[in-house]
Amino acid sequence: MSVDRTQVLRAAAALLSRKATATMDEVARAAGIGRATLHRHFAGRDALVRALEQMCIEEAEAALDAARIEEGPADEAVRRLVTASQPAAPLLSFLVTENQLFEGDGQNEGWARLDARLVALFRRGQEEGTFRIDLSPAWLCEAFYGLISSGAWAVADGRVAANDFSYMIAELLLGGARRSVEK
Amino acid sequence: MSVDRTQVLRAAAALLSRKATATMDEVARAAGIGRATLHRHFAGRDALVRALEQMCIEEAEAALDAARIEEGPADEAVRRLVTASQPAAPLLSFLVTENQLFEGDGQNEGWARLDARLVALFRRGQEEGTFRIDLSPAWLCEAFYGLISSGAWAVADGRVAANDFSYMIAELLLGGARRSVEK
DNA sequence: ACCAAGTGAGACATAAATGTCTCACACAAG
DNA sequence: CTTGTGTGAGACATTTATGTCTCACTTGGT
Repeated sequence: MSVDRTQVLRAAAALLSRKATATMDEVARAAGIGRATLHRHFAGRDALVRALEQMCIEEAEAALDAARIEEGPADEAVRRLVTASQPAAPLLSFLVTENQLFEGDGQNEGWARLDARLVALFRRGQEEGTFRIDLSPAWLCEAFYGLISSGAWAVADGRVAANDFSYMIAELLLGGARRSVEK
Repeated sequence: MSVDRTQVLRAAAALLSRKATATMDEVARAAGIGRATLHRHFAGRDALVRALEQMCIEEAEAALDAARIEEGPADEAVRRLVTASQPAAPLLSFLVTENQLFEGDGQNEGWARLDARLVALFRRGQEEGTFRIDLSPAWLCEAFYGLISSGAWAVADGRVAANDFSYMIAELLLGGARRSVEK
């Protein structure tokens, strides 16, 4: 009977990531609920996006925790992180693009935390000699978001099997497309 | 005196890629013209997006041509393509996300052409032994779009220098983040 | 200097989305 | 069965964006 807030947010993210101009009515229908109900849970479009942002940050931090990115070789940590990020991928896909140009009250400080942890991971990899040093941690971080996003979109579109999500992203991010002699 | 259509479209892409819900008025201001003038050139939001799509496809095909992707080693071709794609990057960044869920009249067939050419490039690389075969051409294609997008965004945001655009993208796409023995 | 074409600013009507409300109904707990 | 909570559907007013128009002004060409 009662609406599952999380499920509504996921549906909203899935829709909005590919049609950012979607109406509140469309969001409600995509989530399988009435517009009035959607409005009872989220005061307006802003509130909805905020909730999406909050949930995304929470899930992303949970993924960072679950992947234990401080432990072991950095490349293994990245691999675990990609796998752990899959559930949050559609969410990230929406929020990475919808920057809203950080107008108004400034963006959620959670983003800065995520960035910091991710950058730290890549930096650690560089210091340990696992990652190359000619690609800046900031760019690797950005590329990570971008590939997660692309992966989520490719899976949602049926171009990549959901089971291949982690492998495709982690392999490309870590090893690249070029065939190397050491493999 | 006369408005530069191309410049307006670029400004629109730059804005819309980060705030897809931007108003026609905001677009006009971002382009430095009046709302009435914007309306004289593009009948409405739909027409604007269509024009954006058209221009993007044209520039992307021009980039494919300029990079002569059929010639030489596939990895070199990819490198040339990334460089040639830089001008169209903000445009791509917007259109890759704004899929509009291909409702209505179906998407521009130009996208299919682009995809086909790009996929052919990656497939050629695999057949020649330059690219690994465990990453599907479709995924490499998707990742290419995603990284171009991320790169455009990172540059626009000042996180990556414009001069590093090509290098960062091509190196990550081809070689990955991991440090390999052969380099 | 003159003219023509194109523009910006603003007024305006229309269309569309938003936010609020009511009401009937389903469902779960008691 | 009765009660209470939460829901869907729809009506409604309000806000917001859109599309059209006019008019004064700038600019480039003649």
